[in-house]
Amino acid sequence: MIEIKSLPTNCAVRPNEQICSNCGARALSVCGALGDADLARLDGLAERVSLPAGDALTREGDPARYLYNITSGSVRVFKLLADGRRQITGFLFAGDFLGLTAGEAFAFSAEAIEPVTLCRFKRAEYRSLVRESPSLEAALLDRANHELAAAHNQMVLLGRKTAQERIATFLLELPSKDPARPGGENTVRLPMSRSEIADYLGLTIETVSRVLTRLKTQGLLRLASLNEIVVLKPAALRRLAEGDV
Amino acid sequence: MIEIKSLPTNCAVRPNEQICSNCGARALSVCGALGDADLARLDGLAERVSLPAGDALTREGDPARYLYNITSGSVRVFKLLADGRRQITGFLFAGDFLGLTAGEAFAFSAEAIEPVTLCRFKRAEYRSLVRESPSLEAALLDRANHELAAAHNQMVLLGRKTAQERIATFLLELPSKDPARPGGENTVRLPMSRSEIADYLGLTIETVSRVLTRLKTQGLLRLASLNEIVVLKPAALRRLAEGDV
DNA sequence: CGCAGCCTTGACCATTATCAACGCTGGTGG
DNA sequence: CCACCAGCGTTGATAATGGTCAAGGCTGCG
Repeated sequence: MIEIKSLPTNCAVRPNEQICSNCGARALSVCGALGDADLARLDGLAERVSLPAGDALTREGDPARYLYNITSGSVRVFKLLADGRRQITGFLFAGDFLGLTAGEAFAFSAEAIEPVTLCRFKRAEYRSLVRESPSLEAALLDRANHELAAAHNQMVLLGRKTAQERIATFLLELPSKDPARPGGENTVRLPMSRSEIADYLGLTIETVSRVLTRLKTQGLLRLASLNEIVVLKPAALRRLAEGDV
Repeated sequence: MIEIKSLPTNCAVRPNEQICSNCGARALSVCGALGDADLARLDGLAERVSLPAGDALTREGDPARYLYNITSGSVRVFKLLADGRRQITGFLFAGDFLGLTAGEAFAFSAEAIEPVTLCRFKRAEYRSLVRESPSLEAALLDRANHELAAAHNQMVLLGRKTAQERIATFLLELPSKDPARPGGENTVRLPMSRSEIADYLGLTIETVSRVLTRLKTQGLLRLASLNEIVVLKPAALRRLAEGDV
């Protein structure tokens, strides 16, 4: 049974934002003006799943049988080199999709960071629905293009920014991706460990820790707890992030 | 007037590969099984343009009036930080598209590396054609997903690979993107300067130069000229690229 | 032939990684 | 209820990869 409702008040609220309580189709309803008929049909294919922290959604090289739509929690998406070096290519939160880019096999692994709830679609079924629904396809294209733009920004970060600029950028952008917001306007929730932040930013855990300490010492932020940071001077942090000297 | 023909013999030939001599619509005909009707209509919107080396196709922030389809030559796509640091997010060659990811404004700059010929489409016209042609839209989605996968690989390179691994990866992948092939199987054409290679790989020109010299000294490759490299030991290079210790 | 631009090579330096020790924190079991 | 332990995070000392600065060489063009 499909049911569209507003996001709970502790979530990011953006214009026209709706979430399907069953399959978390926020992404589609946002960017595609998806009709009720499409939403209902999509909903019919969905299968709800819960995963504990640490469990894998996909593994690099596995046949891509399912696509996923995250309903709650957070997920790390990454690729590994032969010797175990890891690059986290993105974090996913409620409303995000996983698997759209996959061909026959996944080119990446994905694991739950926190306990996660999601909707699972058989890839073949999903694809045939997409093929019949132009508005859905347009929405997916739009979404892919946004992800591509984000990927290009991440290349700038990884290729040309200093450690401090990477951390500043990360702290400023994370909240806009994660609809689960803690207390205040400038509070950043960090569901991921230091090691995951490091592997996302192309750094080591020690460097992440040191830079956070330095930013704290400079009065730009406060470490409310290990997993919660309060940005005290957003403007200054933004200047750091962009390398405005 | 539309005319579909095989790629010239000095180009990469892949299964089913065709190129529209007027608009270079290789990409679309390859991945989308685009019908003649769509191709013809696409062709009707195209406007041929030639650019000398160094000229800009787009600038970051400019309104996105046109989309481009490269017919010959090569293009650098990049983003800049405030202080001038540059990250090249990709090189484009014959058959590649530019501007699909753009919203109202370009989020990147693009400049000709060599003299370039291209087809230009008014973005609004192109979009309305896409909206009416499901097969075209599907082809674009497919293409966007491939680019996204490539972007993730580049994140691994930028975030976690050593200078030597980056160069090795670059030399192995470049020929598969560039249909203009020089002499032999293992010859890599480098239309771009050392500075552009550096900005693509997140390195400096000195490091690029030193690593190439080292690989030459180790007998893995030969610098036929400044812009042409012969890979002597592809297998060894591949091992380096993947960090197989 | 000479100049400009790019590339290479060398010497030195700095940022970040590595290695190591310590501390905090949350959970468990005595 | 407290103590201990495991795991993660922080801090410090040292090392190394790659960057910076500088000089010299090659190449193509006027």
